[in-house]
Amino acid sequence: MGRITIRDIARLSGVSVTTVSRALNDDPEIRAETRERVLRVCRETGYRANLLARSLSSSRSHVLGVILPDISNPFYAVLSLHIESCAKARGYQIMLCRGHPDDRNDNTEELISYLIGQQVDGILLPNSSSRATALLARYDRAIPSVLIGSAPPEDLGIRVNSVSNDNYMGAQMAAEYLHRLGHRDVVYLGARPGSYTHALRHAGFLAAAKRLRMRVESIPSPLHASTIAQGRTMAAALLRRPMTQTAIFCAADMLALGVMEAADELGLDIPGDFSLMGYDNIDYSALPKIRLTTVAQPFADLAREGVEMLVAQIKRGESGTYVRRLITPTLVERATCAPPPARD
Amino acid sequence: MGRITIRDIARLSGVSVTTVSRALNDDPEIRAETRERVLRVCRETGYRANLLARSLSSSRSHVLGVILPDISNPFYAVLSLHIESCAKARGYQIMLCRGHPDDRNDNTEELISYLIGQQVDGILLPNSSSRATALLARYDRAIPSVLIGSAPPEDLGIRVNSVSNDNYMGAQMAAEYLHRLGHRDVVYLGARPGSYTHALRHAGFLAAAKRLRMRVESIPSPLHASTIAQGRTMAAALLRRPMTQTAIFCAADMLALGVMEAADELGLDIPGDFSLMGYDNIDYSALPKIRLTTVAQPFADLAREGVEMLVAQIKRGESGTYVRRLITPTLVERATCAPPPARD
DNA sequence: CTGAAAGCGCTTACAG
DNA sequence: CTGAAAGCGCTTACAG
Repeated sequence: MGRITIRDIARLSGVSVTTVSRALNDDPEIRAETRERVLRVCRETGYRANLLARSLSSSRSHVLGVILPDISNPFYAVLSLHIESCAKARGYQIMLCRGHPDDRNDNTEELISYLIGQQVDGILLPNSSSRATALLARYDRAIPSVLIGSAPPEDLGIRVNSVSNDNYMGAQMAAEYLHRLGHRDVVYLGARPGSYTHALRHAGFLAAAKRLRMRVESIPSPLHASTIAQGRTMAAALLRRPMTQTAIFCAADMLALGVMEAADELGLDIPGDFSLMGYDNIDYSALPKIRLTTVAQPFADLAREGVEMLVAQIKRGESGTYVRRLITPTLVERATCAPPPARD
Repeated sequence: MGRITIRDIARLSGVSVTTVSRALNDDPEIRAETRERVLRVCRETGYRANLLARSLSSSRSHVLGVILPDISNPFYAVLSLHIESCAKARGYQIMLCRGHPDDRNDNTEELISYLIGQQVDGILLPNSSSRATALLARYDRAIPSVLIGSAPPEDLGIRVNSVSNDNYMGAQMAAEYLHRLGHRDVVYLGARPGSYTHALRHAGFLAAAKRLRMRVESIPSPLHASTIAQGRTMAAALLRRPMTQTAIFCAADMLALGVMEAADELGLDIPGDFSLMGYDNIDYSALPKIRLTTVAQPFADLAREGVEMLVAQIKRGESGTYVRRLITPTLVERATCAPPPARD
């Protein structure tokens, strides 16, 4: 191409490349007229700095890596767009990677390594698995990072920064809400193995239920991702036999949507035959007809705080201190919960 | 940090940096034993190449830029994840940017410029606006690019590569389908100004309707993005007055969801009171209770073909030829269409 | 098969 | 306020 470089600009405006660089970077140590002249030449020639070269020599790339664990959950897609917005506002660009959530070929480590090689200034990891969390702690010295949407239990002392909604509290709120409606016998559907988020939700729900003297049957998920199909399968098995419970709490909205599907197929009415509740408040849940009652994750807040935390860490350099930020969740009442049906 | 570099590896393994570079890049011009020795040292030291430096000197970054126009439409979120997968499979990484769809502060050009500065090897643009399309044509010499999900009308002779579903045909299929069900008087809701995609859909629908002697009232959208809220607003106005039509075709699924919401609020039944049809087949549309009949955009195909087209163009260098790939759409029958209600 | 040297396009002490 | 020079960490002809 013969792309135009800083050297060309220097020649054209009769100064050194050093001066051009200063003009381009708003360096105060330059005479205003000189700056103007240089910038005019840049404009006239359509000069565009090579950001790679800039990053290489300044050892700051102003790009943030994001590793998404799952393609099917809209949770992550939307979160990544929020992250992009916030990063942009702080002067950073996003490099988006997709990891495999499944156990065997987990490529998270490979991606972290790639991003470091790509010289990103920091990594944002929306992932609640204990393995991903441990990984981040292990790469802590190599690159600033923030876990987003999940926080490892405090007493584990894992050295990572995190911002998440308070899953323990949110699940308690859910149990209390169902209790208030009159439910005393409920099922907790789809706790995922190896996920801190799910462990906290489950524990919070059980603790509140115990305190309120509710009975809860827990049906864990065998998978490491929450999908509609999985919810449908689990619900089909559950609903086929006579159910003693009057409400189903799902560990994730996606599962609840699967439960809805199964209920539809069996001709069951929600909340007429049983109440249904989810967790996350993904976009789907607010849709007409769906109107799922759920506990909301504050996506925009998670993204914003995650980015801010990461940027602060980048600017400050190594520090050895970690922040674990918890955001209070909100219960979103919609149309899938009601008092339990009268039993005959 | 004192990050370890290729020079350290050279010293440690007793060869030159040239040789290390060869070992790292699978250059055949190196003795097998030498390569092994070097690679072993790399492994032992945990060496990780600086990809920025590599890109700078080889003038190939192996990253693709993607500029998303809209945050609220899940269409784009999902598409971007598909793009990421396909790119990865071809050895490319994604840099994700978000543009503003609104007219006044359109930042698409700024983002294209940024991405070029970032030395991406190519740009993927999921955007159907005529302005964005013209922009891509203008930057054609500066960077390989592909328009995705939209194709400018052929006779305009715009010099861009594109892969899209055949919007003209898809809309015809929709009109024919409604005709087959018995509808003769329908509304076309939400054609967007300045969008090639919408222009083609509208033209296709009208052409088929004319051929089939159907009456159609067109209610265009004033906005440049299709949102649920917008659909709801338009439908509320439409449904409040007695409607002569028996079906509503929406130019985008998001609008159809808004129509559903408005219908719900007014106590109208779909398809009992009127039939409803969308276009896109976003994830929302397949949900239980929603089950929107629509024309499907093949997201995975669009992403795959878009990436392949772009990579081919990158490998081949400048060529001056453009490809305009059209994918045949599919009609997805679900639960929102039925024969028109008997009139009294 | 291997290496010395130039170069990718910037930034950044350092000297003036 | 300005510039010459070294350097960021690689790749790539070119010579041997």
